[in-house]
Amino acid sequence: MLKQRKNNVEPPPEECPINECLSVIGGAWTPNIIWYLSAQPRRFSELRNDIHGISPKVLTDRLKKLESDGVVHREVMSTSPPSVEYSLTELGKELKPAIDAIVDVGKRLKDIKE
Amino acid sequence: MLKQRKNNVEPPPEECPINECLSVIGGAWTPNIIWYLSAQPRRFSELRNDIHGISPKVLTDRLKKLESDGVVHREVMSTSPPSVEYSLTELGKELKPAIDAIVDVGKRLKDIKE
DNA sequence: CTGTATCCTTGGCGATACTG
DNA sequence: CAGTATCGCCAAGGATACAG
Repeated sequence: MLKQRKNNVEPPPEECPINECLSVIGGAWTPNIIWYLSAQPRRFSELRNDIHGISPKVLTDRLKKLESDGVVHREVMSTSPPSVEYSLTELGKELKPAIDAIVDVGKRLKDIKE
Repeated sequence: MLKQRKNNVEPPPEECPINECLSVIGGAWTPNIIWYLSAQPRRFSELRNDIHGISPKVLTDRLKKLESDGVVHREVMSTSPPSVEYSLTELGKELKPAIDAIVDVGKRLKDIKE
């Protein structure tokens, strides 16, 4: 998403800072990842099972992006077999209200469509 | 956004209904359009000026999509020169809390980045 | 003023196979 | 278990010109 402002297009001067947030939570699958992590820390394969249909490539892509955005923390557990635990950072937890609000209207939109 | 479930991929069985909402507000520019319309009804060219950098094609695309989603109302004013007024429907106004929540964290993310 | 019509580019995502 | 490596598709957007 957000291909706008690609070239030398001047950014809008005074707009709502909504895109900063959507660039974080906007990708396909991304909301689901945050959703599951908000409940509890989870390992890679747990997320893979939780989020039915996501490919490992996309999952790592999203997790790396979220980590670089500072909303997800990645911790390697030195066990055998190795496992990696993902969790939301404090910053990531601040996304919760927005996610909840979106879920809220999402439910209503879904009800209306059916 | 949301290219997932393109082919014969089975949709996730039990997920948060967030995508129903993001498919409405998720496109580039879309949040801004809703943002400006939530303040007051606006005409095509007003939106074009408000949202600096959007092309007329994309603006009409988004408005048509939003209209078909039932969140935006389009009314042709029989004046000379002709003008068209866009406004949020009741359903569209229900998106406001979600937008506000997103704006809220958007501000914080922006502050942190700077 | 309010859009349409074209053409083109891009990057997000899917699928699959492979690795430490 | 937790990823990486490739390859390729294709719809969302950008640029620009034109139309009612």
